Amino acid sequence: MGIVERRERLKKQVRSDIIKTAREIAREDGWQAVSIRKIADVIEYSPPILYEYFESKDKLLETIRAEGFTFLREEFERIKNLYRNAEKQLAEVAQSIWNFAMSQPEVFQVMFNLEGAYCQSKQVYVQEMNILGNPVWEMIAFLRPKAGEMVTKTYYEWWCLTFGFISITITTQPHYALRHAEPVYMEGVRRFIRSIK
Amino acid sequence: MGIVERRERLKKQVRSDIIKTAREIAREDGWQAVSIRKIADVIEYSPPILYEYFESKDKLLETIRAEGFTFLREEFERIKNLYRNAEKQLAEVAQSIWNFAMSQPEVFQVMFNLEGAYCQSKQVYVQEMNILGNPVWEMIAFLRPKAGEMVTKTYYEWWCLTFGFISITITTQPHYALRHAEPVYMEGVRRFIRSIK
DNA sequence: ATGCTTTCCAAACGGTGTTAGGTATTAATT
DNA sequence: AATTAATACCTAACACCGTTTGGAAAGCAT
Repeated sequence: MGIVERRERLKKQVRSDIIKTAREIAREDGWQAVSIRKIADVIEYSPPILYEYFESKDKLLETIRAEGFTFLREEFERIKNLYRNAEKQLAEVAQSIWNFAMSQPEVFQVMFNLEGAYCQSKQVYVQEMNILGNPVWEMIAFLRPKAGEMVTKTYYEWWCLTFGFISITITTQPHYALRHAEPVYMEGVRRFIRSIK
Repeated sequence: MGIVERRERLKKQVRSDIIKTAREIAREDGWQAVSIRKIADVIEYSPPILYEYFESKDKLLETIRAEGFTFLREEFERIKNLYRNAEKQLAEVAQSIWNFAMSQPEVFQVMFNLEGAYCQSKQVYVQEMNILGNPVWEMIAFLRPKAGEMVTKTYYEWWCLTFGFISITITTQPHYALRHAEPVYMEGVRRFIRSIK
């Protein structure tokens, strides 16, 4: 039955088109400008069709948010396998978060509800704070072999330092100041790594 | 002419009622739930009246944001005059930011465009990054008497660390975890202070 | 009493997320 | 081949949103 498969493929295509279009509009004009009708216009369907792919606008944003965290998680795994030194690993992780936030700011915004992006579901955070099989948690544990609870605390500090620094930078700094902020960010991260070693 | 004065007073009263109502709704149901019509309902005026007090919804949020920064600035000045030790001063500043964010979360949200709050104007940030007569900048300069540019860099790190940590905490952590996060925040701040001393 | 200013609001414009209901088109069954 | 079932899709509507227009009352000065 090639017909059913073709339809499956088309469904997947439309779904990813919706996500792509939402991100494009957000990137261009901010998340405030993203509306179901505008997305529908671009993908050349009527607005109700979108609800066959996403239960609500909130669920669409949740999907984009989850994709962002998945992308980062894969980056962290890659880095963990690439370097032996935990200090080097963490510095690379910090750098990869920065690069991600600068190259896909609209995703970073929806990941942390910044700049008008708003997704209610906090489920992804719980998942991401989980320490089981968490590459960054393991890097910190390796760097400073202490009690697990201590590591978890340091991991939370790391989480807030990296994502927080970038969040505030994106929100408060003008576009041209961003490249200026990068070395300050990396320096702060390195100081943090040294101070917990 | 007491009539004119009375009218002035009434104007001021209505204006502050608008702000108060906006904050109440935001506190109760989030900034997404704040609408001109709802505010108008509460203050018992029609929606267009609001535009005699604020040019737009954005300007209303800008006012609330500015009030938040002003409140904090005054706290910082108070602390600067209260303690001699720069390290102690900074710890107190960090604590006062935390207390502020927890007691007036809706203001903190609009200050950094968190959780659906959205105010376009970034003017307040420029003003707040200005180092002239900036109490926190001076504390850092006193703690580590280096070149001014170095201090400014450290000040920016401080800015991102404190506000960033709290932003991410507010956004990602459930309500009950907040008091758990406070000591982690304060510890991180103290570590930062030690590491730059 | 007249004109002028201030105060205020109903109604509308073009947008939003979302849903109900219905129409074609396609597929399956008799 | 005709009929039924299912799928695909859209128009229109609902209840909101920020904002503007135009005009009606009310208070004041002449």
